[in-house]
Amino acid sequence: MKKFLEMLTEEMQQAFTAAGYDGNLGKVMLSNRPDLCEYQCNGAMAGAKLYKKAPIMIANDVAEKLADSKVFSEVVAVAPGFLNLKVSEAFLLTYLQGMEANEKFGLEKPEHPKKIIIDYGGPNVAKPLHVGHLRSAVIGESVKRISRYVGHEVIGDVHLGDWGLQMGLVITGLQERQPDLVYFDENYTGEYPEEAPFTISELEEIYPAASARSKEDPEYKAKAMEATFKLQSGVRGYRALWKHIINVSVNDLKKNYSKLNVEFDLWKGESDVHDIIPEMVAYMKDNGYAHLSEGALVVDVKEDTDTKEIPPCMILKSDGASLYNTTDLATIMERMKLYHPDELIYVVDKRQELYFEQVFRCARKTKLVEPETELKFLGFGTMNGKDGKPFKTRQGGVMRLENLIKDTQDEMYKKIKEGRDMEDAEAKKVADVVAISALKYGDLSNQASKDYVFDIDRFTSFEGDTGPYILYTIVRIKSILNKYKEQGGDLTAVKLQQPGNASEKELAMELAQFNTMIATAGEELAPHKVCAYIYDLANAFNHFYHETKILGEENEERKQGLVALLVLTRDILETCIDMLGFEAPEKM
RNA sequence: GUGUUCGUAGCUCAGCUGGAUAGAGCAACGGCCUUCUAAGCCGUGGGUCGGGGGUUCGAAUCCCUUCGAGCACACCA
Repeated sequence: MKKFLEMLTEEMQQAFTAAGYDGNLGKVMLSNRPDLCEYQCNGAMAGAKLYKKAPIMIANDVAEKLADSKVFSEVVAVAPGFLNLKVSEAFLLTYLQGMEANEKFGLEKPEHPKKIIIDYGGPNVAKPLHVGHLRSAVIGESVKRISRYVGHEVIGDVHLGDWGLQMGLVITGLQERQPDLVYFDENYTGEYPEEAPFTISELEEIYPAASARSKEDPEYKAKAMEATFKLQSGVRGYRALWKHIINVSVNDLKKNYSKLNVEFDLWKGESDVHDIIPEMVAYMKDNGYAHLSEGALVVDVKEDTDTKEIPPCMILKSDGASLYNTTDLATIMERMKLYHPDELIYVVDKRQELYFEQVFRCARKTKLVEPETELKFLGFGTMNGKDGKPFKTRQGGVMRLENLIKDTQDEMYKKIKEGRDMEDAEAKKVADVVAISALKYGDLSNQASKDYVFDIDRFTSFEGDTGPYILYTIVRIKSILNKYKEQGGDLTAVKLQQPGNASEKELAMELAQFNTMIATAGEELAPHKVCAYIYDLANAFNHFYHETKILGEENEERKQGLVALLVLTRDILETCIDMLGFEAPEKM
């Protein structure tokens, strides 16, 4: 099914052609003067110069051709040359019926569905998630869901930081606390226990302590480096311990991500590519891509068109050790080999943009990817506190993600208890669901690339452009539909009718926008466009709701038409919030 | 220093591939519940779109310049 605006545009283009003008001038868009018209076309003004003719004359010619249009019920040419349009209600009804009848509301499948790997998350093993991980998870998850909905095959990878010195530090810290563990006994040849000798909270204590100490105590640091080396060279006990660390961490990470409805298809990490690094480095050397510069192995990635100095991409440090670039490039190599993706998307802090530019260029130059493979950097801004500076706890430390979620849930619980008579257990359950919407909507409704201010009071408000307001609207619709069923109505039997009043038509037109919106959001990787849309849609619904009696409507056919409109509105709203990664309760 | 992003109402943000009178929300003020969830709806006030120049019939949007803020600039990730 074509998009609504496309159909309007086609009708307009035919009129331009019929009137003897270039059809391409007939682009129809939403009106920016809703008091004057529903849609508009400004092509006559663009054509004025081309045809050396007053724009109003062109507009008049075109309007004439649309006098008996089945698509537009009103076409008015206005000075200096606007074409003000109203859509025919019969046509609108036909379109909505098409949406209702088709899968995904008639959204067309992409011509060339892509296989996309999206890299978001990036947590480190043995370290708790903190607020810095929120945006990557929330935005990445939404982009993944939107791209899937649009019709692409999408693989989400958490890409763990599970290798390197940090692991050596944990192991050293652990050895200090429990020196008698079998893992440290080099003569031990038996099976290692299945149970990890530590809990997640111990792990979270060990790492920062060890990390701090290594900065002051060179001897300690040397020990950690040795442990890192032993781990990387495959010492049995160290490997077994490392596996425990990963398992304990990953279980905890999964628990926390699932609170945010964030799921990954792959739990790969830096360690997965460790073994292929030598091969990759050799490849880069043998093909003449890499050369030595100040002792380090680098690949030049400068281009003539650059407006600034772009440093070479470093593959190996001057001491021969690998670094972040190395694993990222090796990961690209591995992903190409295992999955052959058409596109790789990195959802990362925008401060890493230059770095990724280097990596992408290097991957292209060294032909790790095919020329047509798309490499996209989706950089996000910082979450700030009300003071406009990066968000901190009251004590000035980094806030754990867990606590941020907990605080939001507590706040929401308080609000629900204030405003509603609900039992504690149910209020708690509802609060948890609504809090996630508050948190995610608050984040996603901003453009990803911009910094934003985290304001718990604003985000958890039921008023205005917030997650809870959206959910409230959905719950309201559900409530009416439930009542309709209680009264013996059958939701599967209702049929849409032509809109009977202005607010109903506006709601219908908003619904018709769905396909255009979702296609744009998908192309631009822009969840905030989904937010803006459902906010408009929720407003259109609430306006309609106040003007229209639904269950009290006496004409049975019309009543069913209204119910059918509600069903479609609910379905589209729920589809959208699912793409944003949250859900609506039954009551609130 | 170089590059880059940004500057829109008191606050938080949309709008930016050029179109008519620049939009929301919050906050302020005023209305609307014996009727489907009033956590809602309707209305009022609030703006040199940082400043200046240019392109254009037409600029918040494109170009230049200037002021201000953030960020990044090879052996960290």
